[in-house]
Amino acid sequence: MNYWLMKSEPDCYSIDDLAANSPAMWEGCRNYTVRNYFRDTMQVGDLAFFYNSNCDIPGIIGVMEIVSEAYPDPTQFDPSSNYFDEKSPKENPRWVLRDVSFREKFLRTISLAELRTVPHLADMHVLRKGQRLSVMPVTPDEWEIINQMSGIRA
DNA sequence: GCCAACGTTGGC
DNA sequence: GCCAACGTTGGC
Repeated sequence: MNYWLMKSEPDCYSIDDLAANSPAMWEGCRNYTVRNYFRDTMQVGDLAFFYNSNCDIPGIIGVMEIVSEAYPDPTQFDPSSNYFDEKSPKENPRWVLRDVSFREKFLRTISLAELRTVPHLADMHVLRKGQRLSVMPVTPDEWEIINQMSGIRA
């Protein structure tokens, strides 16, 4: 099984939205590396951190589970969607997604700034300069450390 | 709002 | 296949 970190802008889609309506489609990823993770690497039962990006306190806010295989993202065919991709062939869809289910919301955000203070997390993808992927792998060690941090209540 | 980083596009 | 231009991400 694998661990992941998946970003969302909470103003657009928050972990409370997921908790209120779960499982849900993790739609709108339009990056080939992410597409390949969804299609090839993820497995049903994998766990993922829910990461808040582009907000007051960027960081990890909870946990969700991957609960479906990859299948075509319907928004790529919807002209009214922000994620519409007119170049995606219907017979060979360019973009796929996974269904995710809410698992846990942390009592506080484990902020990016806090993650940077942990020596054992120095190699985390999300901490690398210039990284912009919205879905990225997390190692089992990193997963364990962050879960322990989430249990240290502020 | 700025801007560094980097993925994507498209002309050649 | 190269690479310049462009667009997007996302922290700050």
